[in-house]
Amino acid sequence: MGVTIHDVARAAGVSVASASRALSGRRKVTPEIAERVSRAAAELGYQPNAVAKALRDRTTGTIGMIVPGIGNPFFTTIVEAVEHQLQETGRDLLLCASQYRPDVEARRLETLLARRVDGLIISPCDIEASVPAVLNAARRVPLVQVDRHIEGGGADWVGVDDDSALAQAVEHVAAGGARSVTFVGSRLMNSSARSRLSGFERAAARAGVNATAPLLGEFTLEWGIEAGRLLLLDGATMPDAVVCGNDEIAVGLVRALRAGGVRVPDDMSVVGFDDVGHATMCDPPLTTVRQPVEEMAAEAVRLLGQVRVSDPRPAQRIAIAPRLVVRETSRPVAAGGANGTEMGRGTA
Amino acid sequence: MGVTIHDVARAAGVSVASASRALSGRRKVTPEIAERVSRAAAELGYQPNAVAKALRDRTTGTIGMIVPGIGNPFFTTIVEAVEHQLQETGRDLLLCASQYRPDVEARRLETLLARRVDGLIISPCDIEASVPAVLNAARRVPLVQVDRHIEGGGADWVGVDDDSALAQAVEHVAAGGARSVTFVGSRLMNSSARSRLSGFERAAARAGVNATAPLLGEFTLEWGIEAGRLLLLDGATMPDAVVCGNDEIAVGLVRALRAGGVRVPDDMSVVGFDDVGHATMCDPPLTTVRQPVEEMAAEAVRLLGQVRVSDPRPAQRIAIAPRLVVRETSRPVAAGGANGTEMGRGTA
DNA sequence: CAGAAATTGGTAATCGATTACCACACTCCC
DNA sequence: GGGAGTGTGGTAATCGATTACCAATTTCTG
Repeated sequence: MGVTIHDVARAAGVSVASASRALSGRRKVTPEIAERVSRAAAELGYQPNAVAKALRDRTTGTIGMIVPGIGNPFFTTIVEAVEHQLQETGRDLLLCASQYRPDVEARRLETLLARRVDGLIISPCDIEASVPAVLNAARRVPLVQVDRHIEGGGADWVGVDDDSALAQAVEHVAAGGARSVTFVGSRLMNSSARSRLSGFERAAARAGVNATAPLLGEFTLEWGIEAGRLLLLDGATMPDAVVCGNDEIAVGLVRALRAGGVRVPDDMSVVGFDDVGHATMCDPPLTTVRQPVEEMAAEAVRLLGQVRVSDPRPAQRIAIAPRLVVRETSRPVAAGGANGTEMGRGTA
Repeated sequence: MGVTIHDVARAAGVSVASASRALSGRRKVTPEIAERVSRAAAELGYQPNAVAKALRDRTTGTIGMIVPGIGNPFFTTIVEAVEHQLQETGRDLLLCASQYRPDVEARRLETLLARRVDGLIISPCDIEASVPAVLNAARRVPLVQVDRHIEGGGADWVGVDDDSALAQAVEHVAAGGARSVTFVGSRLMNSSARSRLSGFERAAARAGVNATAPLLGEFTLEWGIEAGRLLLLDGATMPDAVVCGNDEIAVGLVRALRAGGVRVPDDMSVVGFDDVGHATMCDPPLTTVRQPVEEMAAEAVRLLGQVRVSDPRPAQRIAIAPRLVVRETSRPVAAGGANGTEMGRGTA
């Protein structure tokens, strides 16, 4: 079916070596031969077989990527950004979803390694269960974690600076006058869930606000609605503000609160996390912390290029500071007075 | 770096042929040899090189997929569904985004062909400009179009039955009492935009409602907002209902209308299209036509398996009937009386 | 003009897994 | 016991592009 370089060489009346050299330009050939070869290649519609090239070069020009799920807009945004970065260097993306299951994740890692990808970008679904598969893969090929990571720091990581993120969110609602704040996030099975909660707790202490007991469930709209109902149940302990682990939770929470008669942001401020897609779709538009997705993707691809499996160096951890995007689900700073911020900072 | 089958054979004290046969089980070997080989493979951590296998077998076990953009939740939902289907048969997905540009699309097709994918699933970004690249690719490898397609029917296609979809949407709002209906969609550069508009016009005629001039822009939230403003501008000709080309447009439209004082659904019914993600996020939840995404993906993968490049057969076109999901942006049928529906049907 | 130096073309090995083909050993039956 | 038949192992070719190595030719220098 396919036209090979042998066909081109025969048509041009030269050897395969000359044909290869003429086409790749890696070594000089006489203009005469270059001309004949490129004409023959064009006429036959020759297209080099990337599989053969990969076998010979021991390089596929392909990067494998594994994310927990493509349904989650945050991950698709990262995938898109990574795809975009790889384009720049003419590489392709082999995409897999682990479906949030460590066993699926391990299997997908194996097939990507079998396909001899040149590198791996992964957001491990479980902070503990993903450890062996990820470390094993990292020993065989350059590997960078994005967003989520495994415990123990055995592999490079690029993500958002959760401490800075939560500090911005908490300081913002404190500046709007909030005295008590609740965190609504996910159960602590992945690194993001953990570091966002601890970032929240540190930020609350620093800002001098009262951090009420966190509500932990899933990173979903449904859990946001559920959490909203839980808050409504005992109105006595209702906080002045809620900071959420991601935007989907925040959107669900806002809807449940409004349905329950709580005015957002007048009665309660709500802050999300991610700022991909959902935030602007929401009504009112969501105040949220924007993940620096493009920067994370660029950094991950850059790191991949630096990793040398042969000489292990200390694992890098790159935390990029995010930016708070103030929209309409949080009380304006003016309302609570700039004084609140100063106080918050003062007690840190 | 890698352990080859030669290493395994040597360690087991047999020939590469025996090692290969023992591991693949394609031909009998004595239990003794089978045992020695599998033990050696396990000890060395042997993992077959998929690149070499692909070269020899002339089969990569990889399907290439090209969609206009991964940012659009509709496409990611399809990608996810296709990935899921391929899993079943142990194949992997090589994913590309054309960024809605025919030139990028053509380049990506070339690289996927060079990588010798076993098949292609594509949603061509432009009904005209995508034609040559798609037809050329279809000549070389099994190819199925999903959702969008090129004009002229030169390649298989799986998608939603836009006629049925628009009929359901129009009949629903007519049953709710609407007498005049407007279609807000995208400019006619892709097949979905075209067939949804024409489906709308046919359905309106059949239902006996007055189809006012359509508004055509982009498949985006922004265009939905813009279209809402346009409708508000001359309130005199305000329709009773609007049917949208996708959910993003619908969400934007609803927001603009409500901001302009129009009550949805009391003053105007709004129906979306797709029902992926956005619809339930919206407030109020969107009445919309649900794309049969899983079925489309399953059908596309099934078709891929049937295509034989060697003997061309007439291109298949599979249109799957969607289902209208009634939520809260459309007036309930009871309000307008079931009579409306009967009248609509009667005039068809 | 002889001989060294610089180009450039061709042959064949290489990457790793699979398998066609051959060879050998063993069983079975007349 | 010899010939047919069956089962199993090994050798080497194959997939297609690249390139190390060698050979041949041209160019340059004294």
